[in-house]
Amino acid sequence: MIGAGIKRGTAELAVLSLLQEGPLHGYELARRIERQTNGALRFTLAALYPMLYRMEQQRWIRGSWETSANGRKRRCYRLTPVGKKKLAPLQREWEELFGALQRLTKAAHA
Amino acid sequence: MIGAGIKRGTAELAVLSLLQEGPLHGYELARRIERQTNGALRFTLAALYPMLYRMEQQRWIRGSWETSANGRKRRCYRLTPVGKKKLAPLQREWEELFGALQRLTKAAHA
DNA sequence: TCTAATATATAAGAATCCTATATGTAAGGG
DNA sequence: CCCTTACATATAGGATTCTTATATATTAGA
Repeated sequence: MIGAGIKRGTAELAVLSLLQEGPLHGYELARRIERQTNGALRFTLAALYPMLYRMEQQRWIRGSWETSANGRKRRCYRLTPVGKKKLAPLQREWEELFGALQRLTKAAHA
Repeated sequence: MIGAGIKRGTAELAVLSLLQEGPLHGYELARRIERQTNGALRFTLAALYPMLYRMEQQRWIRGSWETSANGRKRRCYRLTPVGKKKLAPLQREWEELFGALQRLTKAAHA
């Protein structure tokens, strides 16, 4: 599993990316992150819930209480147009970070 | 410039990588990070100095006061064998993170 | 009935970055 | 000679985002 120190900020990218595919609730988001990364990236729900509130306040996502077929209440989140616009620059920023780190670590071999 | 939120933990990787090439002092480390990444990655010295102390306490690096040809005193850091051993797993962890994020963001297009 | 899985929520703490501030030397221009 | 810029280290206080621990409540299955 990837350590807490280096994965900061990845939860935001992960949530926005996953919500692009369709609406999801918090508990399911945590599972999808873990599964789609083969367990490499994992977040506790105590980290996800406060983040979902922040993102909702920023209007990147919109939450609504829904009742599933099982009768369970859960808060379902959808990506807003604002959130959609934030995703591309965020992805670019991460790619830029990867490139920067490669220039730093690969140069050491030369 | 890459935001503070997503670059957490990169300073450690950057310092270890740069010290692989040879001993450097704090001020110079900050400049090298900025130059080798074309300004994409940048750290204030207030972030670097406390980190250098931590890394020295962990015996990853070793600092010694030296006087340059100009007569300026500065603390010169060298990578220890312990630090050398830490670099490879750290690099692997970052590569794992990149892979995990790609699986998350690329899957959304499918 | 007990346990596991589902589902959300909050409090307290750790870690790493930031801005702002402080100190001091050396070099160069006016 | 003074002022500014570059060099060089140091610390205080604050922001953010992750952690563990705890709480609550429903549903399904043994």
